[in-house]
Amino acid sequence: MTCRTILHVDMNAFFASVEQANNPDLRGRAIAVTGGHGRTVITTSSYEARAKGVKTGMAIWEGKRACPELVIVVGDNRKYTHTSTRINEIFRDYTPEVEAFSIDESWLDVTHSLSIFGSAENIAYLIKARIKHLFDITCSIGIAPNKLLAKLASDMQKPDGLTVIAPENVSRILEQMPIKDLCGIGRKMQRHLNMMSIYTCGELGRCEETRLTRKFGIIGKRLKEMGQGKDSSPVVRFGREDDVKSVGHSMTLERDIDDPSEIRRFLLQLSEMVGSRARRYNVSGRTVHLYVRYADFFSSWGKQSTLKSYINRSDEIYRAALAILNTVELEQPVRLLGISLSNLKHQAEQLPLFEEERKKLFATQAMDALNDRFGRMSVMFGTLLPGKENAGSHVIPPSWRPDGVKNIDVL
DNA sequence: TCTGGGGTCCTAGGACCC
DNA sequence: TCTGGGGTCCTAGGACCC
Repeated sequence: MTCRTILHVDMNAFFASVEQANNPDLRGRAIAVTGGHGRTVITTSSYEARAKGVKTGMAIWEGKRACPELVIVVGDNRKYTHTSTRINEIFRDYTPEVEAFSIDESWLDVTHSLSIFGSAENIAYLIKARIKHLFDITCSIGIAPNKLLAKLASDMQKPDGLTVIAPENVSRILEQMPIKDLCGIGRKMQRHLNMMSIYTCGELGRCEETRLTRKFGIIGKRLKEMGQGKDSSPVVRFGREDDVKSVGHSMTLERDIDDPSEIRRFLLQLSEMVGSRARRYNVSGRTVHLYVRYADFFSSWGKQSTLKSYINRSDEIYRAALAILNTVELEQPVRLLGISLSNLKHQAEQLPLFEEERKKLFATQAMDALNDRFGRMSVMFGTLLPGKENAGSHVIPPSWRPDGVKNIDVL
């Protein structure tokens, strides 16, 4: 592959920055953005809060313990998705090759834009200036010959950073870089590598490939390349992503429950969330996965079942999930329930052969149409009607994308 | 006094078929 | 009757990312 120039743009403390930009009272203060309901966690905190030890994933009380003056802000997902979409539109003024990694991170392949805009640094300055001007928030940008290094570079200066890793500097920069800084090496992998006396990228890149493949299998080759700063994966632009592999939702309940009828009602609600999203994107699946986490938080199980035919109607998903649940004796009250649909295929429009199936399809379409107009869960199966549904997801999923099937309706 | 929610990829082992 | 190898499909679970 010829030499590429890749930008990685990482919005700084994205949700918190958006909140501070929209509310002058919050500027300069330690704030934490959370989901709405009782058992929520901090999804993002401002740099002022981070300085006091507030971290993503903390419960609210933990955040307050670390930083008593912490201001809790319930996240407004519409604001973030809207801002993210507009920011990604800005990126596309500089190259069509834009890949959104998450709601607040994107890669840009600007290899073929350099002659127009002068240099990658220039593009980065333009992007930073426009985002600052339009949204009053900052970002850190990394420039490098590939995605792995661009992401590494954007992490090196925060907030409001601009870091260039030029090809000739790669080995010097990686020599002392801790392996955990590489995207793809998590806690467990770090521990395994440390046990092999590998601590830095330099050491990883020099390690015998056979030593790595013996221990990690097929990943071994990739690990050595990562240590050397090699990465040939392309920037995959909007609309050219691989088809989605699964569609799922889960929810931590307001309180632990063990009443079977209550559990069934939440399963029905989840089935509707999964089914409506699958239908909206015209996919159906053959495998239904049920996930249960017990009250003690640590014990959980997941079971899947593969059906003979592809489904995406909520009642079919519900029936499959219930069948799985019925094979299990619950050991504790339930804290979290999750359902996902996988083994997906994109569905051609096709009317079912039998009258009964056609009626169900039309009923589902009518219900989806009403819910699209009046908001999710306006219309539901009778079992859910007493209005006891959980608050549902108030936390924006990082899998959210500005376009396509992953544009989850989080509102 | 607790610990969210959305994904992807990989491996291992068993069933089954040729 | 016993032995086998390769391939596919399925389930379960773990690691990783944001």
